Amino acid sequence: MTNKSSNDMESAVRVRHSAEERREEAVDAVIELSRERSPEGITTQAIAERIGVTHGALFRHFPDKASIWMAVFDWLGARLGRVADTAFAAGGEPLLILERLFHAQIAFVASHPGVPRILFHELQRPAGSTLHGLARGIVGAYRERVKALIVQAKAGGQLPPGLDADAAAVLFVGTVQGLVVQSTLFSGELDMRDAARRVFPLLLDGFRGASA
Amino acid sequence: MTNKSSNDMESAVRVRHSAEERREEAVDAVIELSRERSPEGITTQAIAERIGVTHGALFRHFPDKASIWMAVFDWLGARLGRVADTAFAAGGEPLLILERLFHAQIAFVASHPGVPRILFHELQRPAGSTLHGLARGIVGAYRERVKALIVQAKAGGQLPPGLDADAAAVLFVGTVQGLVVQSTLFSGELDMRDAARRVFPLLLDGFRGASA
DNA sequence: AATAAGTAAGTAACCTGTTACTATCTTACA
DNA sequence: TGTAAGATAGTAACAGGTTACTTACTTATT
Repeated sequence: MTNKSSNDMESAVRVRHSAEERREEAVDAVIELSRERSPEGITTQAIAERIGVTHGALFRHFPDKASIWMAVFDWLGARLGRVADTAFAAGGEPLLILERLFHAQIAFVASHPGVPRILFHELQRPAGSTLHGLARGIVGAYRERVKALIVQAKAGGQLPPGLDADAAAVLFVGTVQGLVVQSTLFSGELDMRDAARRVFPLLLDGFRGASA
Repeated sequence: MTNKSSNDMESAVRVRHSAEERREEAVDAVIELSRERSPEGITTQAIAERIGVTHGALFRHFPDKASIWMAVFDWLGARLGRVADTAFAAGGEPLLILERLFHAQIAFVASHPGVPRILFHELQRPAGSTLHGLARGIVGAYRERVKALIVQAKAGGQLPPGLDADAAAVLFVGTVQGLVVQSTLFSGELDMRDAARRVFPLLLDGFRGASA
């Protein structure tokens, strides 16, 4: 947001930032650019422009483009982890935490529209690749935490003992992802939070079981 | 799989196919290639190679690359529509149709792993683009059909009258998409059908409502 | 003075689309 | 039926553009 005017006045004020700073700026730039264009289409040129630097300079801070993406994924994993941590930290009954987690996750991707696009993009990489593994790790860890909550709720009697905890965790995570897909398709950010509020009770009822 | 040796023996047997045939072959090639690599990364060169033709020949049958993708989406919309049609045609109670639709959809994408990748890829295109609109239309139409079934089930007394039909439709469609995302991430095709079987009952219980 | 950050101008690879030419099929007609 | 003509499918090579990455040189900071 601070650049864009770097073409006026040439390099009148050649701002110098530390390597560390530039690396963070680059990650932010990628997240922002993902909001507008397809992640695969983000060029090193565009990243450099956005942070107000020639694109040669970018390669002083990253050995290659792949490692820029690695940095983006590190950021992403850390942020998503923190979102979950906060939801857990507030405490309360397992089902309450689950609900908080659900909405927190939705709110996070709603306020960072680039994030789901990056994850979807990752789904297209060959299954073996490093970044695919990273994405897998992030979602997998999330699913495990959800499953733990469900098991806990079963133990506490808030969910029926016959509930398939694995299936429930898959459904929970899948619901978040499904909402993201639909909101991306129908591109209404506010819509997503609203849809989440209406969908969650149904999800919970499914866990509680009607016919069991 | 049948190409790759086209450099031995030169053009020993120059096979000629009709334009119509080549166009279909190209679409098939794109679907197949999407299984392995990112759809955005599929080059006209690769498509041509796969159908055993120089890439100049490809442009005899399509004016440009975009229209290849248009053809792919036509194919996709038609096939997905047919899957839904069959599920409806078999008849029965609304909830039964819903279940059949769910599993049919899952089975289809499980047997065409390239399809979800193409749709995910589409999610990354700028929201206004033609192809984004096509994807939107496909998913939107599907959701409407699901909603109609739910309304019908409410009328027939198989679902509670207080059920939020819109939210339920979103959840239903979202569940399919969530399963696809997870199976792509954890790349087990068989896994997806199994997960679908375990998840569906939970979904249905959610519709029936536990607390209402 | 030394080091870290930045620039400008490459380069090699690759990608879409074009063009000038060639081979094959179809069909009209002698 | 045989063949010339026209249409159709295919090829090879290239043009123009973009992309990731490099290199030789410049400027700021400590």
